[in-house]
Amino acid sequence: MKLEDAAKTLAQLGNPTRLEVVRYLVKAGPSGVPVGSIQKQLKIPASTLTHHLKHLKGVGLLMQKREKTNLWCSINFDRLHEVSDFLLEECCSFNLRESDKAKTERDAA
Amino acid sequence: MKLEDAAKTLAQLGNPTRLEVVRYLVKAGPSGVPVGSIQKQLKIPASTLTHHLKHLKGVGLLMQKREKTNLWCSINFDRLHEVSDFLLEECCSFNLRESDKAKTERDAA
DNA sequence: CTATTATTTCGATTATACTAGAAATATTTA
DNA sequence: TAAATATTTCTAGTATAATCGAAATAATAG
Repeated sequence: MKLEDAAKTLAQLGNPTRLEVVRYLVKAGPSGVPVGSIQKQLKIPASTLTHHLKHLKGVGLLMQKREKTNLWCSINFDRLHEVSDFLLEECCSFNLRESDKAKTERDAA
Repeated sequence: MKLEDAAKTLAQLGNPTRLEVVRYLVKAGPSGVPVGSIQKQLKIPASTLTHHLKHLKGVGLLMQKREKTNLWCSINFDRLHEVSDFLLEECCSFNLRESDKAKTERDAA
């Protein structure tokens, strides 16, 4: 993942409203949730939600598919992993937490 | 990690200049690098760099300690892990990538 | 075709962030 | 103390983003 893309994606995740939506969709799983359900559950005005969904889609974090009148939204988990991985790229032993160091030793054994 | 804090931290990581700094510091490891070295290596104007470092420090991603005239900067790796973890919180099997599913099966065995 | 439900577009307000030059401050060395 | 190096503060222009109500558009059901 290129730095520019990672930055753009992280910036989108950096808005509390959007992060809430993302968290909600992560919990919802791959089947996703209709726009309207997000709106009601998280109590986000419809126009505001559409605005944010467009942003999330723009960086590839959100997938949508229409079914009847509902637009189902789901997280692109691979994309989420990519950006999470970017943060810890170039990982060497020095940037492991204590808990992970223990794990690394187990793995090595 | 609370959503609000995660969002603030992600927002800081979402600026390309700051993300470049973070990446540079991750590579540098726990000993860190003086402000001036970052400035020269990444060719960021001093005042701009100070501005961004303040932001990174503000969300706990950056640690600094003075030594003679140099201010050494290093990444708070734990903090970085925290925010990276937040993104994949509430993880269930459905949000694993194929590569990780294989690993999970190994771990279970 | 009409009504109903779902979602988006428009438009306007308000706030916040990025950038960097110039000047100021701090710290060390001669 | 003076000079050199390192970093920060000040200031200001410019740009981008968040928010949401009202109206518009889509899609289906009756």
